[in-house]
Amino acid sequence: MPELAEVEQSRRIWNVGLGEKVLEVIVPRPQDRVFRGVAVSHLQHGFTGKVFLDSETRGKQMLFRFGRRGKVWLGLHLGMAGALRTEPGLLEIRKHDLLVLRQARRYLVFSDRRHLGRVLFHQGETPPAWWTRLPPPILSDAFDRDAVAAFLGRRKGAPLKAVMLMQERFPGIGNWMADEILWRSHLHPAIRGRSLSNRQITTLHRTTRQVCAAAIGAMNENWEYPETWLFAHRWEDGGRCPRCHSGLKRAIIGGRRTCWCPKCQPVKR
DNA sequence: GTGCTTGTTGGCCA
DNA sequence: GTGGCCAACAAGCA
Repeated sequence: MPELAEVEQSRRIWNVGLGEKVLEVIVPRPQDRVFRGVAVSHLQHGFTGKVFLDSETRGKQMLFRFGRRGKVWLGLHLGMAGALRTEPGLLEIRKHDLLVLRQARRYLVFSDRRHLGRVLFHQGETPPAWWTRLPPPILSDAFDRDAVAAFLGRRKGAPLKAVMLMQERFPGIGNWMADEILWRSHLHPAIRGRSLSNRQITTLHRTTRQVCAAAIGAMNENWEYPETWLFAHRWEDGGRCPRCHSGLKRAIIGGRRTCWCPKCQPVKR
């Protein structure tokens, strides 16, 4: 589930614990692959006794800052099925709970049903390199039309669907957002980057920003989107295009399940 | 049992 | 070296 908007929503779930100290770090499965490359003992020592200061997201990455003067950093990636939650009172550890920060009045829990997520840790005055080296966010000035055009030029042989999923240029875009953007841009997901006109590149750039900007506010409490979005119809059998009511098509494109409207997104335009 | 899955990575090949 | 493709990772679900 976690793409840009869901990651942002997830990050905020832990906000209830802001300004409060971590009393204990619980790692039920220290050998789990989400900790690959991280010494779990450092994690435990690092956060115990530190105050939860703030957090932010970039694309699908989350960064949480702890310590009086911001010295300890926790990075989380939700992978395919990661989730954050808080639990008041006594915590009953569930099967896929991987990292638990205990505070006086609640537990902050990271769980991951499929264990494809990632936990990162850093101690130091400044944010870690794995954070500062992330590509420029889609809603930043650095994500301009020229950057998109250059990237499409380089990835000229790959289907648009695959290009949209490349985090190095489209950080935060996942499977459903890629389909949503291509649908709104009237671009078939299997088109190769090389065959886009200048006007189509402009449209793709603009639409990418629009969908990212709208996604966070448009999501309801069940993590769903309005009926006018392709999102609301893409998984249902017999789903229809919310714009022209044609039957939607689904196939594997760029190695991923893809949904598009054959009428709004013809192969040739 | 089979065949999927909202993500990422590394190996293979052209 | 670069880019495209795909299996693997792990677990749940239909």
